[in-house]
Amino acid sequence: MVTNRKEKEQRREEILAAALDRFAAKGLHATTITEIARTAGISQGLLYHYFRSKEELFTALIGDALVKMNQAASGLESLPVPPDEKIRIAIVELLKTLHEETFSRTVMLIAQANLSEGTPEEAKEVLRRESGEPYAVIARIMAAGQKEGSIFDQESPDVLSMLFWTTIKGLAMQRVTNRESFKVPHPESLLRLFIRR
Amino acid sequence: MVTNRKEKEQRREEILAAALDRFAAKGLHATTITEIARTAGISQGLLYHYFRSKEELFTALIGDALVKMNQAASGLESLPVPPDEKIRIAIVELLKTLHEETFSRTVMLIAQANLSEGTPEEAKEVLRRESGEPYAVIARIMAAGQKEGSIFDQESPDVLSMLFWTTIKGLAMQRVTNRESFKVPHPESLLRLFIRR
DNA sequence: GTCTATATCCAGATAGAC
DNA sequence: GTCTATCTGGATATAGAC
Repeated sequence: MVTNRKEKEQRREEILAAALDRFAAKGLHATTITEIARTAGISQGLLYHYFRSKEELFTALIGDALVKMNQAASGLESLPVPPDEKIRIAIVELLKTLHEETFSRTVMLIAQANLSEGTPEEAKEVLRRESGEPYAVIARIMAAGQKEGSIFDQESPDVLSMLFWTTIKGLAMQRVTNRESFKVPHPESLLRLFIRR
Repeated sequence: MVTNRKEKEQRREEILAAALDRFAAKGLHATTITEIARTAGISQGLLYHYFRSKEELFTALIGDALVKMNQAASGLESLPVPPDEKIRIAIVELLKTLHEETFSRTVMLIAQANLSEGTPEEAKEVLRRESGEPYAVIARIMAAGQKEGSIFDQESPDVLSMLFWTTIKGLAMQRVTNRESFKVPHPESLLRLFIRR
């Protein structure tokens, strides 16, 4: 039973975790409220005590995910190291987190949400507002690296940033859909895309 | 009105194209039969004259897509050029087809179907049977290239093949979700991942 | 706060007229 | 072959007991 405020908050988190699990596996529309409730170990009716609708649940998850991504991105940008080293660190860290179930699921969730049609309007709104930053951060780092000569310069910073993120996204999807057989590449292999040699 | 056999076949194709359009944009479950019918310009009831169910439609699309992919893959393998050149050609061609709406949609469709939960069982069956080949083809080419020294050899052929396809998949998704702003990278940029230098 | 039972709605699928 | 009208099932959301 959940009575005080802290426990209520915790139950909310449990529901969110269950929802992330199911949404990442099946997508928004294929996932039923009943299934989320079952995963969270509660009755279907109770879920409505914590969230008004399935869409609100989805939107909350998207919001959380983007906040975390933006924090990570701005943390990266403020590191006191040269641009190419920032990219190296970013790749190392992202490949590490690929092992964590939660991270891969979050990437999937955002990827799905970006298939804008069929995504709740409020979720799209959040995406529009917040999702540009990680791209912009990497693009700025790439630009700085090109200026000082450490980053590959036959491609614009924008395109490099897009390549960076699409590669990570592709790997995360692979990770989610092929849990058993998935092998993480070495950071150095991916770095070859961006570092000038 | 559709009377003879050829016209019937054509109408089937129209419905398949409409379904691919909608499934790629919204996914299997978020897409309604009504919507597909409207996109194809026919009534909802008529669709059942051509396909038994939404799932059959989906499975047919997956089947078509995999057949085409496998044809392309085996065509690539039999080209009379060295391995690194095969990879080059594959990248050039794939980046070209990225411009075609249909190709990107097809990639999306397969990516979605791979989120196995929520995918119809027959579609999963087809995927299991047929989807390994493109990976295997690229892995074999990578292995041959490593043997003769033209391909990057600090990563196994399997991982290189996975990197190859996840990169393409990531770009296709980007293409579908950001039609307006999407810029295709130069083939040489991607080649850097695989070619030994 | 939590559950069970139920109302409501909507999409998939069918039937039948033309 | 094609359409409109209808049946049916399942999922969201609500109501009400505990």
